[in-house]
Amino acid sequence: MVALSRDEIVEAARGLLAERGLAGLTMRRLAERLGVQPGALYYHVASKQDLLAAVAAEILERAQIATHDPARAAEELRAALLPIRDGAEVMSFVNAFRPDALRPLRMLERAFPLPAPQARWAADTLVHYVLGFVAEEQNQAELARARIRQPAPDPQPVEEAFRFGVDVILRGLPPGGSASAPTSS
Amino acid sequence: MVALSRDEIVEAARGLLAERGLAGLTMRRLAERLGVQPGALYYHVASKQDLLAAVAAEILERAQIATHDPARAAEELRAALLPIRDGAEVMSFVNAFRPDALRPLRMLERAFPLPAPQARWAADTLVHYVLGFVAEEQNQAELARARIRQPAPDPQPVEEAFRFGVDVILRGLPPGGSASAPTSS
DNA sequence: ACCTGAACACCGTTCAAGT
DNA sequence: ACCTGAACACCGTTCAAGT
Repeated sequence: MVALSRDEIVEAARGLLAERGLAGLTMRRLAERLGVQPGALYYHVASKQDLLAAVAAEILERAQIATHDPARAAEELRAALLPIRDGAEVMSFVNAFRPDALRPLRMLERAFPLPAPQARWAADTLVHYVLGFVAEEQNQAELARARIRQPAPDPQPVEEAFRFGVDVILRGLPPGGSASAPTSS
Repeated sequence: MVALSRDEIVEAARGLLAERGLAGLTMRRLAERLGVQPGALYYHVASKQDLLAAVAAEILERAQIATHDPARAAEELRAALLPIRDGAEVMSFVNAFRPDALRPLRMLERAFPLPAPQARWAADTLVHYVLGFVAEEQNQAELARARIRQPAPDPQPVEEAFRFGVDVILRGLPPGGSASAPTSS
């Protein structure tokens, strides 16, 4: 009967999010899973938003995202988000709500050899792209789960589409008349 | 005492969203504003998600987004979303949830002179970027409103940052050692 | 210091029943 | 056909009171 800790709450929240998604992560269910009353959580976290920021930070810390290679960083960020239901949506929210909680994402701007503001804009563009892409992927997965839409048939073009966007951001659009996309790494 | 119509509900919902944001747009408040009981709405719309899709579609229809010029389309999409609180978030959700409701967005792929799948990926990349960028802008505005953060001081760099990302997607990153970003239109 | 019990002020959605 | 009344099954958050 050891006391509840903030870390324990964040860890349980991450698990609940991974299993049941954002709609399934309620303070009441979380309390139930931890064997306490809902109100007890508020002794350790200020609010649900505060909790979500901590969960997002933990997901990123575990991901160990490359800081020197933007293309690799994009792949790693996507890979870290995919196994967490609604992971991209949570990350987007926290990225806007408390960007300093997401230091690994801010570090990405060092990967761009550009003068001060541009490096940041470039990093933001890449991050927006990855979060937007994965959010759409995961939303479609949620809809497939709810049987509103069929699951995407073939995972291979999804990977290709993702890399295409990353390449476009890092190297520009392929020339108009050309028949092939740029290939990555 | 004319009967309620679906269009009237969608219009009122758009107004409520613009004024009070996503958290302020509840079925109960919407019913109150229309002078009916909450249950009455469900005779005209299937669910809140269904309603949001209709609202997003209307926002896009009014926007009259250019289909031939991607850079202009990006500006117009942003301009259409900014006056609606949480507009980008709603659009993102609907874009994943019911993309066919957002035909003007799908049309954008015609603006890219690329072979079939690439044109679509390019359009998706641009749309993801715009929605991600504006979502962050609007989330920060929401936080400023709630006095959690100060409002962004200077709107001019925001415009510049937005165009920088659009240019990156349309023309590629500026060369590494260079001191200036590409300039648009 | 840490948690319970109980409440407050809400939600989206359904559905018999009325007109 | 269209809407009301009333309920169902939830939410996040607060806070006095207990230990």
